[in-house]
Amino acid sequence: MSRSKPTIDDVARVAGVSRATASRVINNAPGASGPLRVRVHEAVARLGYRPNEAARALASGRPRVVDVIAVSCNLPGGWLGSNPYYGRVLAGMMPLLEGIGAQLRVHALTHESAAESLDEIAAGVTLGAVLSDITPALAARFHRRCRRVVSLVPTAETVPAMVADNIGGAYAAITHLHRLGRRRIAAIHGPAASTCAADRRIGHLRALQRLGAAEISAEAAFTREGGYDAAQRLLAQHPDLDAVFVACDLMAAGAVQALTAGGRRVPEDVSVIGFDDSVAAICANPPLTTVRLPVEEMAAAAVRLLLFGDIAPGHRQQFPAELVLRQSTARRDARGS
Amino acid sequence: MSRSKPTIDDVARVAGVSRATASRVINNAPGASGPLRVRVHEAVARLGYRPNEAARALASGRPRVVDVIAVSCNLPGGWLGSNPYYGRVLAGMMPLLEGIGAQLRVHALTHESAAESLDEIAAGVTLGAVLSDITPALAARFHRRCRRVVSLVPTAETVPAMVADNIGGAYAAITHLHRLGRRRIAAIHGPAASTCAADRRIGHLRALQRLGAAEISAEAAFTREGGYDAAQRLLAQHPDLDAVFVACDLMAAGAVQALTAGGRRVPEDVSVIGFDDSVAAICANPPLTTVRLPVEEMAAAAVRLLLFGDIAPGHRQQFPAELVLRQSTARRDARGS
DNA sequence: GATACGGGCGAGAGCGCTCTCACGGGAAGC
DNA sequence: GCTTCCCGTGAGAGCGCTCTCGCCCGTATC
Repeated sequence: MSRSKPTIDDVARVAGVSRATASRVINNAPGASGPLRVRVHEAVARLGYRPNEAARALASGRPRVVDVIAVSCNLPGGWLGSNPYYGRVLAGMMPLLEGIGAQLRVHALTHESAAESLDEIAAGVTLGAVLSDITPALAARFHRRCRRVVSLVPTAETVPAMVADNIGGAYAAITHLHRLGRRRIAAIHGPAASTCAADRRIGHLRALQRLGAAEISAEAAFTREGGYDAAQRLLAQHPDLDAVFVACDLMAAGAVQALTAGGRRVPEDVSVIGFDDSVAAICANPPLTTVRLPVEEMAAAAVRLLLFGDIAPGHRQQFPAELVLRQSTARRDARGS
Repeated sequence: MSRSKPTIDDVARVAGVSRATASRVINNAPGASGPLRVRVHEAVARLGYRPNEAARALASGRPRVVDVIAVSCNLPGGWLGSNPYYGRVLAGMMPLLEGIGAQLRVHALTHESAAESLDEIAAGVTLGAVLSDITPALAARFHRRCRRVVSLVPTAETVPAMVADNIGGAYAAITHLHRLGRRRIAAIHGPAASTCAADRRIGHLRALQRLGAAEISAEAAFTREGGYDAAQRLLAQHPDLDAVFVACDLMAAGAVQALTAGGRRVPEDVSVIGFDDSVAAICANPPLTTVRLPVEEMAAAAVRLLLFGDIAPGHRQQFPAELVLRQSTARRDARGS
């Protein structure tokens, strides 16, 4: 009647088998069978035994932890608190991990400490890491030290990645605005250092080229304030703009506020399309039409690859972007009064 | 020139000391001194040695992981992805943990699996757990199995907690609306099962009583849709309402949309105050006046208690709520046009 | 009936680290 | 000069688990 937690030896003793057999049963490994399995399971239940993860990790060399790493590109204030995108990443991974009893470790790094912390994580025991917002150089460095890694953003070529079709999403957004009859389409892009932002810009430019339209754009940080200020600037320079494509919902929400403050009605006077389909999109008023990336699925796919897959350098899997229509691009004739 | 990771034995050999001394130096423990410290540090640097966390945890029985647990009360879709509040919790904890090399494990549980998963976590090795959205019964159960736990919501009395002044915050919000001249103040509350929601309602009722005003309120889930629908209902029943206090920004954003759709101008016709000061508050249009809880500080305090403190059952620390003024309650006379 | 084979099971050796304890030598006390 | 003490150091015993290896016994093969 010891007070301390039962160990596998206790289980083995109670079940009347060897520790090895107990281990086999507990891990569902072959080589133990029939009545013994039952006895071990009974003992586990009776003692309330729970395997010690640290011991498992140490003995097997195979940990059950997945790391999620984000290096704030332009949000020194800490990305987690300010961008709802990351919540979707975690939410997407959770069910899979829960399912196999693996755990999720979160790392939010700033640029200053990133390199060192990344080395630390790479050197540690991990099932693998999912990189979220990170520069190609850092991603490549991490990949060199730890092969079990998947990026959720387009990054250095060698690093395996689940990439969303940012280019196609932006292209579809611009095309949609054009189809609505908009001819003075402005864009607010994210910081050029972000690979996502860069891809969204490419899609934007391609669409413009195809449509034979001129570029009107501004660059801003991925924050509401960034979007607000950029929209104000655009409005000052191009008072006749009738649509804004914004590379992130958070910025788009700010842009809508700036447009409203500038006396424009959304969507009657100006159509707005955001990007990400985050909580910011549904909280904006009016709710934002946005480009939805299957973030949860991408995160889940990353975990699946990490856990069960064969991670080849340069592995890439693309996910489609989808335009989610909400009021910020509602047709003028579809609005009452 | 082994290919595998250096161990502490390698460090000891290179430094010409015993493993024990190497361990002492690496852990900054007393009992090793002078030149030996230098030699060990040199060896560590030369080999690129990183301690194996699993082995450390096993040998010392003292893990370096803090668990964050949230049980979605009314958001079966997974809270993480949909409520920006949690991002702030994680962001608040991160710097402290990074500082001492501890890690953050995230658990998002659903009600069905909560009990079992909680037992699992309680039985595992952890520096302690921070409970976020959880019912008192589950919190108490967890606390019984694992003393190192701090809740971020008011919960069972025995469970140590960092609690925000939800009552005072709601009271201040209602009082502020009244001071603005609003006399038909409605409220949208969260689900009664949530202790936070309950406290906010208490503050609301207290203020009403003090002001001699009648209660107009509705209950909804902590989602945008919940807020939207509740606002619509309130508007139908009380077309003359001139203010709405909403127990969560996400709901408040929905409420603003419903008010706008119902032909009301915010803040000219109806003042709106949200709760939490989350990203939803700044993304709403107009941006929401809201009750800010020092979530980051609370989370940090919880971690500090877990790491360094003396956790007595029933320990409680209260944090003030602060009204953040934004446009959704701007004075009518302060608006142009 | 003797030999070969195979699958179930147990013994035991680590995984990399922490921590206790015993030892040795130098400083302090008489 | 001897004892006492203490501090710095090293040896070694685990922490709880996984996994390899070899034993044993039951079945198949001739």
